[in-house]
Amino acid sequence: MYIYDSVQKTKREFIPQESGKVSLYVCGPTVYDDAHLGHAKSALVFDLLSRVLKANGYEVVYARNITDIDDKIIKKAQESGKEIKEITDFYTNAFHEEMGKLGVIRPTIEPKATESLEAMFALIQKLLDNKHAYKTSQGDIYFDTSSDSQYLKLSHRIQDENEKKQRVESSLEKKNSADFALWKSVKDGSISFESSFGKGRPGWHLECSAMIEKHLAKPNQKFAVDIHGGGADLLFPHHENEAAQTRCATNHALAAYWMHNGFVNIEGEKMSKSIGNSFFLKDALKIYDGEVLRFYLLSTHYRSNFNFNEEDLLSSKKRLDKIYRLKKRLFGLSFENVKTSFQNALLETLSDDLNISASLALIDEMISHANETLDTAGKHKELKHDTLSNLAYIEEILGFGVKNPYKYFQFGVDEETKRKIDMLIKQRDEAKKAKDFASSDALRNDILAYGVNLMDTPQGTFWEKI
RNA sequence: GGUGCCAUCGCCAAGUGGUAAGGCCGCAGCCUGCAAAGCUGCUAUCCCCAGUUCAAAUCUGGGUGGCACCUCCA
Repeated sequence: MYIYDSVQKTKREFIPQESGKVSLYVCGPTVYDDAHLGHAKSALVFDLLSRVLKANGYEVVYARNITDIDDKIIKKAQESGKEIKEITDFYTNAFHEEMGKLGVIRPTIEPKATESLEAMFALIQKLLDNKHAYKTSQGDIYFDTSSDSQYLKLSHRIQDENEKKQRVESSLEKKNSADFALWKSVKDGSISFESSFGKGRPGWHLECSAMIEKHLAKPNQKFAVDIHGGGADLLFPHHENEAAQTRCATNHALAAYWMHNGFVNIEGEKMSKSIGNSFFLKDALKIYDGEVLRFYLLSTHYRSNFNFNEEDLLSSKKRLDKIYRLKKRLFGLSFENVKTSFQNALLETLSDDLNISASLALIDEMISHANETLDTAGKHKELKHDTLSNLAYIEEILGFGVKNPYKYFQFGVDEETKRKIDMLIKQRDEAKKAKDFASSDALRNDILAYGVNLMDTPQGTFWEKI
């Protein structure tokens, strides 16, 4: 398996620290608002990674955190008069429900910040003890970036001297402009936690380092985790700071491989909370089947920026439709699961830094070949076993084609409309039997008015929502 | 301003030194009562200029045009 390491900026062969086992940590959501398409992209990319690692025979421990301590959550609580937990539980549940619709498998562990406070305190104490952190007169604790010779090596940055001065002047208690808070002291009555450093709240960057130490790091290993992932925007400052904390507080580096997924733009514009053009996943799921979104969001290489627009989504949906049509052709047949060269080839392309485009090309070719053979030699038994095994493999490794193929094509059609369509199809069948093609074509047009396509097959007439 | 990424057919998009995958759209044909679906066939020399090389979309230099990060953000 090969992975592009965004810190070394090169594709590297993946070799885990412990043979056969992989630890993967991905920065998860801060649960103060609905998930948008960017959260979906990140979750999907690392879901795919975890599946591909498993398909390669690795035992994967995948941790994705839930940030449930954050100033924005507190602000929302104060504005709405709700309890913190009420808000974080609500958005955590919504996140899980929506990701479930995308076919994202739950990670092995989903640690919460509120459950990891002791681990954070321990890290802060270590950093204070070994002089990598300092306390201000206000009771805040900062990481001293000048104490870490490796700082900025991760994100390949150069400290701007002018900027450095300006920032330090504006915040006199910070030793260096880049110093970041490990602990924010809370003086007023707002939400805070008790610690040996007084009342306060932990800094955001600390959370991931602490959770990794608590759940994934093993003694005497060079790296706390094998792979650390997240959105491209997290490389700096978030990951830089995480890495600094971990290497200064412990005897290991944070991650052996770093993976960053590209951004999702909407109609060419950056999706941003400040611009207010976020496309929420819950809204997208009202319009499109979750699996259509999964397929579309995964259809481009994970490192590229992704421009979300309806036209591309629909053309990508047609590709997924082909998987389902083939599935429909072989629906209900039992089969022996066999290993095919297609499956080996698919795993190989996916194992090359998740080369999804090459993988989809293989799938399209497999489908064409299967359809062609079914057209000409419909009772080819071996082909059916192979094809059904291939489809099952695609389901397992990519999560495409997991639904009932008939239900898939009925997305967004209510029960009453379905009954009407079925009734019209019956009438049309009768007209067809009577060779009354004028009536049958008229009925087909009536059905088309529901946005539904008909297809006559030897097994009967089926319909698909367009 | 600093740092970095990218530029391949109408659209989406692989390929990163050996002579351009795949999908969508379009056209022609097979199949069909007609369709739909499916199948077959057809459609690019890779932003521009210069260089390295037997050989470049792929490497180097310059240019042009996009984009990202540098502030919370997946």
